[in-house]
Amino acid sequence: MDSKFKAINDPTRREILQFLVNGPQNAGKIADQFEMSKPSISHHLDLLKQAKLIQAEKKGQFIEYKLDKSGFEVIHTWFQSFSKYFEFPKPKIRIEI
Amino acid sequence: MDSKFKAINDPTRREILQFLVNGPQNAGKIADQFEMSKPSISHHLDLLKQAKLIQAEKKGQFIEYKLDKSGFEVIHTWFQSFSKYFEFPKPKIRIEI
DNA sequence: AAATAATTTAGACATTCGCTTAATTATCTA
DNA sequence: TAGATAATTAAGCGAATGTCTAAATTATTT
Repeated sequence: MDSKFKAINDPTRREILQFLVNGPQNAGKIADQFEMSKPSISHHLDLLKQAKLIQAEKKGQFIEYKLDKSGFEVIHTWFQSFSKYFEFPKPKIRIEI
Repeated sequence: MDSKFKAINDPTRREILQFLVNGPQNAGKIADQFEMSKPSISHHLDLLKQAKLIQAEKKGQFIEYKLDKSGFEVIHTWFQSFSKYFEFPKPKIRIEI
């Protein structure tokens, strides 16, 4: 629980998550997105992985990272606990018959 | 943006938010919930206020705090940006005719 | 006007965080 | 098998965070 909130606290880690919305990427490609040393990115990836917000899969000499639904669901559940206090804007839906 | 994620990173601050789901409370009552000095709680309240997750209203010699929808909406919007990647469990609804 | 109560501000200290460079592990290829 | 590439682990450093006690501020009561 703590690890997830800690993980999304950092702006670089949030950018990594956003980047992975477009699909899985290996560590090098992720690091290329940032003007920061690779070890730093590697560390950020590790924290995101511990928080179960991303998953790692080794593919040869590369390591591919992708978003992990399980971690996001925990955050979502926490967030939902405030819905009794106020409703959040819902996407518009239309039902036609 | 950063201030909101920072605010919800701390477990004490998350507990304060949960406590306020039951309705507005003054600083003293909030502090009573925790085995922590009042100045520390005051500081946590200040960070939550800066993040617009709570609002403060002075009532005589008391200060009443309540949840602030505006800050939560920003987090909600950020969270929504991941829904293109995976859907989160929705509350069950039934439409009858 | 002085005393009391609610809360914040200020200052100090230990811990955690994010970053860097250097060293290490694992894999691929000539 | 030697050399190159991908990525992590290790060590170290300044900045930020969370906590405390003590002092200051603001409002109420007597």
